Amino acid sequence: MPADFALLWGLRDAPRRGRRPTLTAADVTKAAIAVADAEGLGAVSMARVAAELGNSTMALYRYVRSKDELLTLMSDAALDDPPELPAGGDWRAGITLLARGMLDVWNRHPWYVQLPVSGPPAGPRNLQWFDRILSTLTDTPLDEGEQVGVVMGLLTFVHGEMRLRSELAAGYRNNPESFGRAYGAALRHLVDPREMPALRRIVDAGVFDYDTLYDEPDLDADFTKTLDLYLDGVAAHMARLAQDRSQSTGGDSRYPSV
Amino acid sequence: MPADFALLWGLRDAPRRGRRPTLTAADVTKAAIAVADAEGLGAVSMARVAAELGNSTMALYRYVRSKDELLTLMSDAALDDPPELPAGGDWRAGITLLARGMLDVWNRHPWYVQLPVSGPPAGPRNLQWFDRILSTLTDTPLDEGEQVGVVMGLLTFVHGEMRLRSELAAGYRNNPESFGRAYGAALRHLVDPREMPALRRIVDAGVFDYDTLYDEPDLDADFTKTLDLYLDGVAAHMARLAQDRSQSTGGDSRYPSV
DNA sequence: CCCTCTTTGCGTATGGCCTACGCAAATTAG
DNA sequence: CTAATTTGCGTAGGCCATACGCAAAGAGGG
Repeated sequence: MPADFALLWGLRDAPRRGRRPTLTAADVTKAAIAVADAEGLGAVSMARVAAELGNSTMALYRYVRSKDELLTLMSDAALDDPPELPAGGDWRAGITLLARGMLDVWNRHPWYVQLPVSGPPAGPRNLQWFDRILSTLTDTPLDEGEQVGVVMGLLTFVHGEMRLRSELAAGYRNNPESFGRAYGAALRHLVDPREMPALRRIVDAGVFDYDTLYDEPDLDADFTKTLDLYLDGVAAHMARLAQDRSQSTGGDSRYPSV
Repeated sequence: MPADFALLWGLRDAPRRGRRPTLTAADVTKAAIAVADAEGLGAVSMARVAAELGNSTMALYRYVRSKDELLTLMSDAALDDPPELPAGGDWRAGITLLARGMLDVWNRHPWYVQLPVSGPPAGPRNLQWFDRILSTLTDTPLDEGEQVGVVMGLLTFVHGEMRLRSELAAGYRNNPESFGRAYGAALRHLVDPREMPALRRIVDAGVFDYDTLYDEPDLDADFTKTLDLYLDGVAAHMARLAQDRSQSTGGDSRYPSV
């Protein structure tokens, strides 16, 4: 049993003798999440969390072996239950719903995606999400390995999107001008049409001429579009598989290999 | 002109009087990159970089206003020229080539994707890559805004993939057992078929029964597959646009809105 | 040649961070 | 009541970024 599982499933044996603990690992985790929600992951230090709990810094190390372990606990405790899938919905509606659910998690805990991913999912909440997403693909032509592949691709994309947004939001907060009209103006100055003709064409078409390039609704719309492109690809792949099977010319996928 | 541009394009005015500088911002950046390549981004401290250059820590602050600024400089200096596109190739081959080129950058500088993205691309190298990727889409039915959207989607995905891999590699280094057979075994113990049936089915199908789940060639293959799914989606979108245009029933895209 | 002004090099110091260690206080088993 | 065990936590060490101030080095004007 890998260490992560024991930690995240609370399988560490409780002591029977000695002074009673005044806290639990869950208390520490909850306090750390409260700090992260209020002031960002950067504000989560052992000292800050201890102050939140009215304890001394070093007391926390009785419940958590290291700060890394605390972060691991946060990565499971911050998740809510995944949304329920309506009965009879198709796979695509289900995945879209779950992807939006991940965005909701991010909205509540923007620091979530700054946590390093140290391995395959191990905590109960993470596995529950994993299961829920996989369940949308059960009745599709994808085999088990492909289902995992599609889910991993989805997670990579959504994760990447949320991280990018977190970082852009931070960049916007401490330097809004680099998202404003000055951006397009600078490009017009610096981009030589001979060296970067494609970019120059984009600039001249006015794609960057907005008061701000950091606009939440726009980002949401872009997210939906990109997700749809990916899901279109998945749908096309399923269609190929179904066709192969009905023609039954024998086994091999026609999935393009490169 | 936003501050980032002045910094990254070397547009700060050189002093005419006074003691001669013994270094340049480029020297500092290069040394920092050498440290990051050899020992990871975590080893890049002002003191460590200064030692690399045979200078004192505080001397660096004459060339770089803060560590953040140094990281920004690194984010442009670490890039090579993007690969040349063969003449006459189609958009898809071009994008695939460039995506692999990004993976090559990551192989040389795995820390690259740990740098925070503080805003839209500003440095000359970053803009050159941006231009090169955009150039693959010039002769497609996508309008300028859509071209940028597709490129951003691609960058998000590739970035997300590389980050995930960096973190998994780190996790693998300091805890390989959580990627081994113990993982599947733990899931068999902990995953209740009633609560997580889809995941249980995957586990029972043996999807996790390998000596290690962290396998570089496998990850490469998965990357290619997921990229292809996304590009399939883009191709389908282009096909819809082309059809709309040839039928000329008037303007509006049939791109599904949710 | 010298004086002044500018710029660099860098020692010192402050305030953060994680955490190893050791001891006192609390609690339980026998 | 005693011994064993476990918690609470003070102290301290070793990292980190960086503000500040002063000495050294070089350039321009006289």
